[in-house]
Amino acid sequence: MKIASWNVNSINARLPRILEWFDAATPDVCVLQEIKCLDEKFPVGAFEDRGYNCELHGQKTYNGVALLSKFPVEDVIRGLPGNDDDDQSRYIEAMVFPDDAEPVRVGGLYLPNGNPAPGPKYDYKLGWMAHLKARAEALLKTEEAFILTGDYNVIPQAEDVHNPAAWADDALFLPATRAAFREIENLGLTDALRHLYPYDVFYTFWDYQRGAWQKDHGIRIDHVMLSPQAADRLTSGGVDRTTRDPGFGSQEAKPSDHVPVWITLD
DNA sequence: ATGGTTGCCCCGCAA
Repeated sequence: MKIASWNVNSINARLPRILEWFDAATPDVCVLQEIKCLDEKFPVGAFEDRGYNCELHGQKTYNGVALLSKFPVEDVIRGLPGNDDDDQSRYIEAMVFPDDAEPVRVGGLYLPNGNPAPGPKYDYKLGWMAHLKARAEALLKTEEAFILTGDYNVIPQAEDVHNPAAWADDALFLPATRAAFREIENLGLTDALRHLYPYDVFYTFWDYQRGAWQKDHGIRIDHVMLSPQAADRLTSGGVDRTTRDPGFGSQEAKPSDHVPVWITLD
């Protein structure tokens, strides 16, 4: 089964391009971030036509996440457990039941950006990461296969950014941010794409400004984190960077600043 | 050192 994540930066502004990618990549499960709309404004029909069950946790203007699955889903959770006073829609989770494999729990997340740091936005980011860590700890105790994937807004290492010095004071790359990410990883989760490509340089986001895409000045911030039981089943993965190219797919819409990441499990 | 882009939606904010 194929599981993907994509920060689309507005589902409605980019729908033609997004659908072309779904038709080409045919993920069984895909979590989306920054849909930037309320649930009732999400183009559910376009995805139901393609066989997806749509679970939404939308928000007007900002944030908003979705979990789309060709397989039945149960036990849908909207919002990070234990973070009940969070008014930003950044987390959705469900148990997925493939017809040809064991169930897997999928959490889709849009971790706060945190800039400017220091400040209240950065405090919110670190607090959110603490809640994510607690969720990972709780799920690990089940000893079940799960994945936590999405836009982490964390550059794990210097290898994951074209110019580390330029990002030294950014909330995505500060030592405290990377330490909080390591705390989660070191619970026993596998960074699937870094695991598959230990020595490669590859990015998932390029700023719209300063010709970042043309110069490949990117950062790796979209991650697929696997529980041990999910890591046992990992068979492949990748980054679909072609979707960032202006020449990809429909010219009716501009590309997102992020590209999809995906893995397959047996 | 500055400025450069995009989406939402009403104009500045978030990224």
